[in-house]
Amino acid sequence: MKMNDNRSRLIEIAEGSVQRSGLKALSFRTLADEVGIKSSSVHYHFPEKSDLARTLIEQYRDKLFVELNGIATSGGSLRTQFLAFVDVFGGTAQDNRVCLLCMMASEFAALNASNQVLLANVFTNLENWLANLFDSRREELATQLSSQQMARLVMSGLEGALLIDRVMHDSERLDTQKTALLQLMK
Amino acid sequence: MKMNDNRSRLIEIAEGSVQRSGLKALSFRTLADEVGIKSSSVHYHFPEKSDLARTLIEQYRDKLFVELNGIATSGGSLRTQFLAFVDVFGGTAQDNRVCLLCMMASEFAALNASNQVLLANVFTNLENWLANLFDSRREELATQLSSQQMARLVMSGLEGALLIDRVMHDSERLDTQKTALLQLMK
DNA sequence: GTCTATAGGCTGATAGAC
DNA sequence: GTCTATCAGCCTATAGAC
Repeated sequence: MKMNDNRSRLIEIAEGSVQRSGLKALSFRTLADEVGIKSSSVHYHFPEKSDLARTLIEQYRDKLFVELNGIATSGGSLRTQFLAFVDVFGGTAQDNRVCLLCMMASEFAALNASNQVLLANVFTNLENWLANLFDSRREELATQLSSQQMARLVMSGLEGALLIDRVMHDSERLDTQKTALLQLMK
Repeated sequence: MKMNDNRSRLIEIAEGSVQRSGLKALSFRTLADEVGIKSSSVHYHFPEKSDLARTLIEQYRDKLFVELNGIATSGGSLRTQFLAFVDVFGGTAQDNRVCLLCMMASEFAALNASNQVLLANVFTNLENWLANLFDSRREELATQLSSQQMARLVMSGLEGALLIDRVMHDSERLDTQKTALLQLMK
């Protein structure tokens, strides 16, 4: 398993670039330059830009769920697992990055049909993970909201918070979302 | 006052385009075509693209605050004014649009320094409007959160909800944010 | 897998006529 | 204010050599 081959490096660099500036702002040339190859070689790995987009979404999803499965397996209280979930998202949003899914969502109109469906499915998967967490520990919930409502509340709150916090050069909104949502848990 | 002059039409069409696809995806040529003039004429009104971006943010801000000032003036309960605030934001997000500020935030890295500051100031203004509302009716708040925390919670929750709801082709997250936030008010 | 070379199109921006 | 004409640069994508 070669972790440092060019394909992996392309994905890694493209991921950071999309999280900072979006897919539209990323060119095959710039991407190639940063890896030290030519743009035509990038097309060998990703024939069209939509192929790169699909790969980025899939890999981001897979990386997230590796961590989320770890959280679910190790158990812990609802509050503990919720905070771990928040850390997974906040962790991908350092250095002027926001969540890759959020950037893709903002460029939704430019995605082809299959990538639009893929992106929607990832959001569904994440909300389902959260809903399952809230369901399995309903006795630790201190709210009338359903597990699914809680899941949607968390996802939308986190994505919006990361987006605005980057503009404001602080983390006040992410901190506030954490505080507010914790008050819905025992 | 000419409401239909080309400058106004350019702004109106550009606003919708940015809310759907972002600033980067909007070209002077496409914009000119939709108004029925040439791209060089667009440059007469907005010498550089950053001038267009600044105008769009300022006009969007001004339109929002016309409505928000109306809400504040007519008074009403906290819940009433909060729901009116949500409607102002939700109202700008029909037909595959999201909030223009949210799109600008997602393209933050591509904005020049002064537009970055302008955008941050608009978010601050909106949070301050909300914080003032919560302050002036603190007795109707049913939470330990401060007025400023409530303001940040609302803004980030709404922006994230609109963004993800567009991907999911529903309005579940906006509805859930409304429901959840209302439970923090008497 | 990577390269050179290139096609064909779009982009922001400008000069100068009217 | 709008036009024609144009520029230099960037973009995605492909053909074909190695």
